[in-house]
Amino acid sequence: MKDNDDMPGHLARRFQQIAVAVFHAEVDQAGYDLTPVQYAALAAISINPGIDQVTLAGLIAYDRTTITGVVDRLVQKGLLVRNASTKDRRARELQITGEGQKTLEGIAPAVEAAQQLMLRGLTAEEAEELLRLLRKAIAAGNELSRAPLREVPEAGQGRPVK
Amino acid sequence: MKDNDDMPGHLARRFQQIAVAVFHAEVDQAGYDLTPVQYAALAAISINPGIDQVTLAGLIAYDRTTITGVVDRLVQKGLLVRNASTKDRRARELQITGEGQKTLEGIAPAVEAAQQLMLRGLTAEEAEELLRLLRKAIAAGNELSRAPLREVPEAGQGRPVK
DNA sequence: CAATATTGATCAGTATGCTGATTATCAGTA
DNA sequence: TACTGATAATCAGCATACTGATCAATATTG
Repeated sequence: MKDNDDMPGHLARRFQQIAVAVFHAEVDQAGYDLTPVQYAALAAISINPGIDQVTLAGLIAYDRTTITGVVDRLVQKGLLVRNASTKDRRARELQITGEGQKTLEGIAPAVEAAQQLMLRGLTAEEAEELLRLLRKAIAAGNELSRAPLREVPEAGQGRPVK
Repeated sequence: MKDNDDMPGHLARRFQQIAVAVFHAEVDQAGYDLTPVQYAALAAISINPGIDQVTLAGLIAYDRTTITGVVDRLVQKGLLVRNASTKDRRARELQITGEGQKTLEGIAPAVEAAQQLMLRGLTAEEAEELLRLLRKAIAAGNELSRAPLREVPEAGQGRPVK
């Protein structure tokens, strides 16, 4: 009977569990009320203003149905606006608000601290290696989940390599 | 502005996402209907018959409130029985059924295949190193989540090392 | 152009995972 | 023994995540 500690799936769940807990602890303490997922969405929209929800989902590897609720809550909090697109009436264009931008900036130190804290058991070299191995494993498994990472389809570019 | 690929929290979420997808794919294909969490609970109960829910939670690092629903569903499927303890009327003793044991054995190859598959982008050495680093990071962060790993408090033993 | 296929968003339903509260029971102590 | 604190389980409520379906709008093709 295999030990849980030899099961990558089990270790993945636990590491993520700790990562989320650390994120919440740091962010709450800094006086903000944002989840890791909400933060990632907000940051992505800030960098890609006017993005639609499907593209946003691909950019941060969310399921498309999860996005609806996440965006709902960010709009509710006044950090985003969601407007129907003029080019494609099916799509909604997402824009960050001033409040959203201010939140994103104010929360940055807490987010940074959380990223450090979840690696606190590792040396700098080990942390670097862990990230490298995670990136490599994720790249190989990207297409296996319903929410793979996708490039932003820039209008003025050729198709993405993959 | 930091890239998502440099954020351990983001990588943790994606790796876990892929791990769960791979688990479901393999298990479904083998003709079973068990989630990763249900599998872990079932396996832990098989090894520790008569365990109560709090101890089970500590053993596999679940939140205690999550256990209730997970056990509910396993009982519903006929893989577990949950009886009031005679020694402590607050506690419920969990036992695996014959059906549960059969499921656990039948599902083993699929679970094994899933664990391999989620590491398919890595060499054997890299996979080993990834697991080592995850274990180390998790050990350091164990107490930071609401659902830390706990030793089984064996009646006839001294206190666990940690 | 009309029929077909695809796509963006949403919804219903299920299963984690958490916070915080409640209830029943147990353990220790004044 | 009565009181106090701790503990096992559950519940309500919220936020991911996913499956599969639906609806409106766009794209493709015969």
